[in-house]
Amino acid sequence: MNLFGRKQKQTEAHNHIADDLSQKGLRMTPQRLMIVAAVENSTNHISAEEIYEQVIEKYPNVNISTVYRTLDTLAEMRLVTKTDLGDGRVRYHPADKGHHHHLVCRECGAIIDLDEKALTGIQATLLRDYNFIADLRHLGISGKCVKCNRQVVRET
Amino acid sequence: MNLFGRKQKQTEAHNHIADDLSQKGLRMTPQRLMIVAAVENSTNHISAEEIYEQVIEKYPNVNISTVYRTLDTLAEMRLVTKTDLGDGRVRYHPADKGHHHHLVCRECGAIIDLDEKALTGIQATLLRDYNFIADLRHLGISGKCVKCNRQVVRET
DNA sequence: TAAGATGATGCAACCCTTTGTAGTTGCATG
DNA sequence: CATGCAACTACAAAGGGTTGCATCATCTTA
Ligand SMILES: [Zn+2]
Ligand SMILES: [Zn+2]
Ligand SMILES: [Zn+2]
Ligand SMILES: [Zn+2]
Repeated sequence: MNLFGRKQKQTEAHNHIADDLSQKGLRMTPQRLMIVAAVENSTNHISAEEIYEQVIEKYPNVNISTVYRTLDTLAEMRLVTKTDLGDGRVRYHPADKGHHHHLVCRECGAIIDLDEKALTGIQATLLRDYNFIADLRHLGISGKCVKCNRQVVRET
Repeated sequence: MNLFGRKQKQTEAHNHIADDLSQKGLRMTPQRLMIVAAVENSTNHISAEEIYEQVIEKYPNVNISTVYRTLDTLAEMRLVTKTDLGDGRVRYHPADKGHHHHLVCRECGAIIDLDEKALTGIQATLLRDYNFIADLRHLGISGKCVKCNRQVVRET
């Protein structure tokens, strides 16, 4: 699976994204091609800075604001998700790759993976009772793991 | 109800917070007194900048980094919550005042209030199945309201 | 192909928040 | 008191991200 959920080669993939962009009156530029590839090829949650590093290897004069703007565009098109995993920078992820969430311990930074099914109930409730289409595709839920919780109890 | 959930006058209230701080080896300074009062007296979700404005009216040389550090301290003590309501700055709120959440439309900025009960189920699930104490006290859940969703459909 | 319109980018400036640090304040102990 | 220690603060600098704007690239239409 790639960024838009069809099985195909990278180049074809990019053509399809180009189509998606074109349908909205947007354009597939070399910068966007590189940025899409960086998110697509990352094994997991990549940051804007990391994407930027990859891009400037080929196009050294690309600006990081272009990276941020492109990522926002991709997020609006629902091709990537933006997630706060508690390390002070936003992480990006292909929207259709490995549906899941994360439980982030504020104390020790531990990250526990959470199946997406855990939130489908609340999503339906919010739609039915509040007429709201909540975006719960890739969340970082912050709190405390039991290990850190026990430590506090022991200290007291 | 005030910042620590007991019915009492402001001055007493501050003494109690002072006690809470003291138990952790921390001190109640004039700066902290002002910051606590600002959060406590705000009718709702106040920003660091707004707190800062109030504080410097009495102590003009207080620095905004002190405001941020104090708010973090209060958040760690679970006396205030930090919430992202999608307007580019964090909002602070007394933790025991009006338990609720917010549904934030990314399109039009509309904010729908959500009863805290809507998330008690998932909180229990996360604790039981994942041994994780999720902090779901005052969330801003982002997504799209039906009005904005209909607009997109109409355009297409 | 020319002209106009719209989208995209680089750059600089800015916004919100965090962090390092040196100096101060307050508490405890002798 | 004097001394020592830990907490606290102001200040400055930096970090992550956004925005305004002039310029550049691409598309449309004639
Ligand atoms: Zn993930
Ligand atoms: Zn932990
Ligand atoms: Zn609220
Ligand atoms: Zn809306």
